[in-house]
Amino acid sequence: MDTIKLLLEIAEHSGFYKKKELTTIHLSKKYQVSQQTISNQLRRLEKQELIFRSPSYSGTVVGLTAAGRGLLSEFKERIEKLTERSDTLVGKAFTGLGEGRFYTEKMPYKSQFVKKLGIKPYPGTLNLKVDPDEKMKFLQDATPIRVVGFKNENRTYGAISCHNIYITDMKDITDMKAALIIPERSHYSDDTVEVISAENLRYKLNLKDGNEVELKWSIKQN
Amino acid sequence: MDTIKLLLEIAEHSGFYKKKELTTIHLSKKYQVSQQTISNQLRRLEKQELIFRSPSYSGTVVGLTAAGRGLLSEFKERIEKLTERSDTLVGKAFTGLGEGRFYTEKMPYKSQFVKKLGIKPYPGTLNLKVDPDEKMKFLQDATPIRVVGFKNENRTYGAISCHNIYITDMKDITDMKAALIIPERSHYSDDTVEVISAENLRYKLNLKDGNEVELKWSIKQN
DNA sequence: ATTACTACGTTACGAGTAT
DNA sequence: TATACTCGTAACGTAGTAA
Repeated sequence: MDTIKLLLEIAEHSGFYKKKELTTIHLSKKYQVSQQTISNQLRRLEKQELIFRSPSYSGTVVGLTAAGRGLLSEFKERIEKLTERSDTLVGKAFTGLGEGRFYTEKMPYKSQFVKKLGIKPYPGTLNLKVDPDEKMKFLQDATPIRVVGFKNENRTYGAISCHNIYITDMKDITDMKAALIIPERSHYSDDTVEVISAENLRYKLNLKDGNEVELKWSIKQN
Repeated sequence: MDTIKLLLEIAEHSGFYKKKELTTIHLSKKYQVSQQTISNQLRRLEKQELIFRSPSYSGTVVGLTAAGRGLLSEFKERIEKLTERSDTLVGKAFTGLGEGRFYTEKMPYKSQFVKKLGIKPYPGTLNLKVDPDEKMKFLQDATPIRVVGFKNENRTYGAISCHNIYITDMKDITDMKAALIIPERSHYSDDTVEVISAENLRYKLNLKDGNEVELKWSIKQN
């Protein structure tokens, strides 16, 4: 049986710092195992000094020990480290295949960029290589601004998820309003993002292929 | 085998959002189990759709699924809820046995209160009943300012753990600098705290027994 | 090198039941 | 009521070894 899961169950019942009476039957129902299993497991956890137990007239009083609290805290911290949201994302400029111009010039897209993002896009997108893990952390919980697709006589054009951001050179000298654009049916992989802005980012930030830039949610956010 | 623990191990190896090659032998050594066990467990986790696997030329590429990430996140949040630190603590005034005057009047204590806490204590302490769990959350990670004990011809006087705080009535009108004092060999239980201040708190906050007050770390902290 | 099969020993589980 | 025995069965872990 899963030590952490059971320990957490007990902590939620008894409180992290408190002790409280419980019955093996009650816990067994919540856990979908037999009463005997809970009884055995409680004694196992006690032996491991993760909890303390003492019999009471109608059950057992149970609470976490410092070691038990420590184990839960350790897990929390390890998971936190994995999932923490980043406020910045570093990307390395590279030259794409030129489809960027496509998004920024097609009228139905362009007008939505203006209306929804407040950006009248300079033709073309800035392509950035990023760490996929960092990209996920950066975008975690962010709600995209959705630019809807359309079709003309020849083909259909997919929707685009967008995010208002700021982009800076690594020296933090120039701070420019921009937007992350993520075509929902992307031709790029997880290690790539595209950025649009009202101005020529390559020129304004003085970028050559391989130079790094930093994306931020705002100049001072959260 | 502990599902959460193994899943976390994999997440730390592969990254929360990434996939990465691993060998069952490598993980078995880290985990102190046999290679076969890891092999079986990986297949179990795959069956439960917590991870995905695909064979590679020198091992297996493994990553978490959305469900796997969700399970870890769920645990993190449940533990967070249990352990989150409180910035405020509500207490209910009650009349103690008068030993408070003892701490605030004994010269060796008094002089340390002035020097270490910046408080020339008004005689007596304000006794507050608090939720033991909330008390723990409030004091969690706080570093006490230690007022050392002493002895005279008759007896020894124990050390006191102190914390600089602010105390307010619940209407948040009056905000007063104060200190929590926790005798290290306390005669009070976990559901009690004592507060000292330069002024008469009962008078300044207009307190009668049973009235509630709020303790805070500072007027605007953390 | 790997992963994963079989075989076997050990541990964990649950029903019945003693306390 | 409760916890915790016994004991039959199921699941798990490991060594050897195949693929």
